[in-house]
Amino acid sequence: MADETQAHSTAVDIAHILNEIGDMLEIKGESSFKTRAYRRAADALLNLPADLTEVWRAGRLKDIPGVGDAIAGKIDELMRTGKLAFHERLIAEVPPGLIAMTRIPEVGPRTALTLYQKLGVTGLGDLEAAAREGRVRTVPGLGAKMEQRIILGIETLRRASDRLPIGTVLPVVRELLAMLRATVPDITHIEVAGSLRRRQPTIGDIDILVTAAHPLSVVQAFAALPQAAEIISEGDTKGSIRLRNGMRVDLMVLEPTRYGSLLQHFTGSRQHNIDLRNYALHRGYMINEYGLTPVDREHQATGETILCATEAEVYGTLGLPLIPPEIREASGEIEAAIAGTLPNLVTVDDLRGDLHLHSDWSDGVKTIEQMARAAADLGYKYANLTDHSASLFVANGLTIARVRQQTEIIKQLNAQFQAEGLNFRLLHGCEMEIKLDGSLDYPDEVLAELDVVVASVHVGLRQPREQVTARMVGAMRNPNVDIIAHPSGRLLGQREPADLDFEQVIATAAETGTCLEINGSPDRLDLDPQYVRWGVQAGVMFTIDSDAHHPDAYRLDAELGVAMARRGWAEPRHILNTRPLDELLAYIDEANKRKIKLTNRLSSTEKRIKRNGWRRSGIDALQQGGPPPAPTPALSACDGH
DNA sequence: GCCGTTTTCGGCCCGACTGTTTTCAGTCG
Repeated sequence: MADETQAHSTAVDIAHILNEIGDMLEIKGESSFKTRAYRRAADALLNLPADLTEVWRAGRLKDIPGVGDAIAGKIDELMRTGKLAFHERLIAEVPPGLIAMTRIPEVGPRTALTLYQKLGVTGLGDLEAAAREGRVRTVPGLGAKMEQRIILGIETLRRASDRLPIGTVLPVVRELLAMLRATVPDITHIEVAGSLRRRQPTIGDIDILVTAAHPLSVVQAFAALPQAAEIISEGDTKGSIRLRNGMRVDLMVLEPTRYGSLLQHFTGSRQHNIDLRNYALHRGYMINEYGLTPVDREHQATGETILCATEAEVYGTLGLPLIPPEIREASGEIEAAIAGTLPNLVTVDDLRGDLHLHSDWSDGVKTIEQMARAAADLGYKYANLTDHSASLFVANGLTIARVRQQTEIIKQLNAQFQAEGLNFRLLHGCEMEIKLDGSLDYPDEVLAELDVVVASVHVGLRQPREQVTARMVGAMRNPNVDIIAHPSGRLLGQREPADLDFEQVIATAAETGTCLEINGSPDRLDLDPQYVRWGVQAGVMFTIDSDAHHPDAYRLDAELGVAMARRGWAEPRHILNTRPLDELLAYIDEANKRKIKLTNRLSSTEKRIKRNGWRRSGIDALQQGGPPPAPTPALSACDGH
């Protein structure tokens, strides 16, 4: 008999299905409001600031904005059975290849349906053949030009890389901005907008906004950039190019007096803008990219358009504080702005140190001293050396003897720093491998000698959910483990995250005080912001670390790590390494004591089980030895919000 | 399909661009 509370789908799976339903209904010609409702619900699931399984179990699906009776019923069916009859019926009606066809630029749902009905094409391959044979132009409403665009579009689709990690895109864009600024002296503002400004982990295309006295010269300089592999369009105030890596860059040049409205408009997200405009209408304003216009109930203009030179003026005119770009995802930020409860998001300047970095003792490329001095040069007050542990042979993991050698070197270095009057301390930690069976590389007495122990999983990432989760939770309960590094193990665009039960990981972090790392390494960005937000609400303490293997990585990694934390609504109080060193060490000490207490409680439960002749393995006993404790606020720092 | 400081029914964000047209539907951001 199946457990009725067992979830058979994740929020991501369900969002995908709801989006597909939206696509298929649109192709079928359903009302755009209905299709939008499905997509809106999908967005809401992806940005849900809580665990969907918990919301579902609590019977509160309809509390999710955009989820009403019908969609709640469908989510419930997916959670219970992993399938949805409505979805399967739609697939039978609308060939899935039609959805792929709508990915071609200029081909939307209506065109896809027309092509299916008139030519019988059911996918990209069919369509390309039809276009090359000149059959597309025979369809009423489509012409030779459209036929050509379809051929080009399919070619582009094949060539274009998928979304790229933000860490790859950001340096490229900064170079573009610098070149434009250098080439066109009269540029007054230049900034990226879109998903890049919101700091999404991966980026699809790039929007650049410029104000300048002579827009044409900016567009011309833009089209002439050496990075442009193709010029898509070039107008008086707008231009689009494609870079060699396939990425599209759109440029818009505007008057300085309207800069705030344009920046707001092109930063999005789409759903945030929709919600903001809705709110604006209730306040008697119509918003577009040019400004705010007072309107009556029928949306007829009743006054002059208000020009906004800054985004703060856009939000301010509506009586709202400025909402930081990173949280403009239609996940409660407008409500929080209205209520005056927007978070005071963490910034790069709040970081006082870095708790995860490598030297040439394992797989880094610089000496311990070089890594330490570079951290001090950035203004950090402390850094934690975390070379890999013994079992990670590929990274030249340290034997216990080498760990002890490091201890001596670090002692000498700190003495030297003190003698120089440098206000900086190098901590001695390690990146402890959580092995396949959940055990750790070094015995407890060695771990106890280290200042801050970071534990992580590099092997067995493909283990079944229960197994990989149990390894991680087991490590978190070890009093000597202080931080779980890059928890999911994902590599953006290269490796899928481990199938962790984050509900359990986050609850354990909140219960034990073990920190979860927000790893700013560009190919990781792990923890993903959605889990940061859950953690923030559950009272988890986080760290933001670089995982630097070279001093050059510190700055960008810290920036990206902070960006992910901000997307997760994290404030300085949620981030351990915003604290002075003595407070940081005190927190770790307190968490360790708490874990010893917890362990004692659990082992007494285990004894009771033994007494009753009912034996279980260690990890099982930890997980099942008693009712799961309610998540408690993590120590002194997290008062919840 | 969702939702309520305008509503339990009748609304639902806004504008630019473009190709194929004689006034606009479809697509995109």
